[in-house]
Amino acid sequence: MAYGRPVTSKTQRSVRPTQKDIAAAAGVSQAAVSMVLNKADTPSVPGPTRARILKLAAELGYRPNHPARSLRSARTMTLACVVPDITNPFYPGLVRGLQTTAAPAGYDVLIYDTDRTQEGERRALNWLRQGRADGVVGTFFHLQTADFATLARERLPVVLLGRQDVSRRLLIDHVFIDNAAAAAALTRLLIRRGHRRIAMILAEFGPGRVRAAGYRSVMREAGLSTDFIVDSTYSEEGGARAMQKLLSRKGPRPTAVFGANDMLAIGVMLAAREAGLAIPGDIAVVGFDDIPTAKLLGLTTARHPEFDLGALAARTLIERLQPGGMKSRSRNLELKFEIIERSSA
Amino acid sequence: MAYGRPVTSKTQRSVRPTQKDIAAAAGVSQAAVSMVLNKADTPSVPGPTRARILKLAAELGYRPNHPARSLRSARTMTLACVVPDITNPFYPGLVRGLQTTAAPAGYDVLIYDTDRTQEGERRALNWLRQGRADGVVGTFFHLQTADFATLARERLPVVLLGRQDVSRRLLIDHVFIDNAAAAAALTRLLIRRGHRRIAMILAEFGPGRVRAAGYRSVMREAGLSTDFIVDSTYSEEGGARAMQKLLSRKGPRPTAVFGANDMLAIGVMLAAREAGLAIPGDIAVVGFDDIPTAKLLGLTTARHPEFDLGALAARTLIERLQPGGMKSRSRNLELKFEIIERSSA
DNA sequence: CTGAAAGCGCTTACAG
DNA sequence: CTGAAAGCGCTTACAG
Repeated sequence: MAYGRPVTSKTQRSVRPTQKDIAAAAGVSQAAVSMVLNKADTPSVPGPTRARILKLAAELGYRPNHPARSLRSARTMTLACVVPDITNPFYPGLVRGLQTTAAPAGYDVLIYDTDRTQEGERRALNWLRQGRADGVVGTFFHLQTADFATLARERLPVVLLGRQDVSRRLLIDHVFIDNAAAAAALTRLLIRRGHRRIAMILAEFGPGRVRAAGYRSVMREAGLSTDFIVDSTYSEEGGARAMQKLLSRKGPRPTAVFGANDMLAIGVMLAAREAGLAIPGDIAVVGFDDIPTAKLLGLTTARHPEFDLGALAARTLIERLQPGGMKSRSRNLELKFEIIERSSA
Repeated sequence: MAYGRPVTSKTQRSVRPTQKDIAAAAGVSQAAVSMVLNKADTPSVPGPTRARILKLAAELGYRPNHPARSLRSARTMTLACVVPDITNPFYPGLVRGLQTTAAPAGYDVLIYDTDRTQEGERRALNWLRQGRADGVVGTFFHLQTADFATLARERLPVVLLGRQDVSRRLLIDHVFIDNAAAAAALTRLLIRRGHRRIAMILAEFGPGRVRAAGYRSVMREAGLSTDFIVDSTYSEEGGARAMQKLLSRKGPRPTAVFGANDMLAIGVMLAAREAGLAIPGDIAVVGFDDIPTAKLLGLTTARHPEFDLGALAARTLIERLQPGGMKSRSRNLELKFEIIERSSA
């Protein structure tokens, strides 16, 4: 079964069959093989020849070489998804939404994890400029919309998650929920339940900032003073640490804690439980996102529709990748959140 | 700042600078640019020229085109990770382990989700043959080691997770824990606690099979009869459904349930709770994997070291990708599990 | 209509 | 040593 491809002496070349192999076996040009394999209809290739090519391709187990195809066509048929931390269940859900929409359109999804660091986000940016993906949807804690100017100038469709872009100067779409409004609603819920000393746990960067704004405005409106514990990371451990710190403070203990995301809030619940506090009796807890674990633990939270967010982002990218898709102006697409009341508050 | 690249008329070419652009600006050949950009030392290029090239590359914001580089060098610097379901927290943990080891070696990790279906796994196989990755680590529920013969023949390093390969006929490495022994240990723990009617919930395919074997052997040894509920999927919903089915059966109810993984066991816990049963008072529950949620819910389970599994798989692949790395025989690498006793049993 | 040539952006083997 | 040519595997614009 040697189809004339010379065994290259030094370099260990792939043993995969190429169009050239099929062409040699079928006695046609390599270009003809490409045509037959890619087009549903090939008037230039006689029926029997077409059949022979397809048969040989199947027999040899031909698979197109992806890098070659990408180089030539300048399309990778891949969408990149940049996430801060894939072990936060919110992001696998987002990825699912992306994939579910991307797959039928022929796009694969590639995940890039920034580890929540600025350094990681900068690396992602450079990585995206290597032509590995046709578009990107990402959540960035440190980079601003303006940091994507180069990508936008290079005509790479970008969808940023989690925030609105008022300036709309760059051709970058945004998909988000109203984080401030959701945080305000959660804060109001706590106040309605009679809480007056409500602390908020968040990290310096990331989605906590805008959620903190919602909390702050409602607290002020109600004449209550805000209480931020900021030096945390968006993880269970971070939430538990912040809670321990809060509990060891002098003065009256807060009666409610707002975790800027569910991971933090779950850490808070664990630390509270370990300190022998009843939830919500001794201390109420609310979170943000509604990851699967929130339901299991009875955590009151705001439903952040990760699957729909992913699906909408994918649809947006795929539209941008259609001919002329980059001509319309940048879009701000808002999805609805929902307050989920459970037993923790 | 036009560096002589002709504006291609029809095709919308990328606006990213190429080595050709740098070469034109620096007055050297494109090959010289490649040398300077890739080698730490270039005796063939005079120092000042080298400096000029590097400066121009930085100024123009040059980033190598990944498809072009992959095509030419036949290396993608990417490892693929094939998972059944990224929303099962076990897999993000695995991915983290992979990335943590792969990144310092210069490899990216690409995730492919098979959705637990045979069809999805077959697609993954074809996808892997497109030269997108230099190696793959995967968990497959339907495909057998023999199904990877083509990949192995094409010299793509493969690490399969979750099972041993006794035949070792193909050059495919395996990384796993002793699933049967861990399941046996969990079953023994339940028997030691006085349980006699122990049911096991699992799905037809996937890791449940070999875990069921461990459960079966211990039950037989103890003179107890096995009780399998098999028509499930490895998800919370699947576990809850199976539990509802079990509870609606006639005859004496089991006093303990063994979920073939934590997702199933958590579903069982939820359904039990909803049916008003106390855990472990009315019914004991054990799982398998020790995902983060298991700790939160107090689920007794077997620790499946997903991070270490990923790290070891990555190390194995990277070794295989070294010169001569494909010469040694296939390996069976076993990691240790651990029984984690919590409140659910 | 039909087919073979050009060329995507790189790396590397190989002439001067 | 020094530099320009060949060529990776494809797609597509463009001659006959």
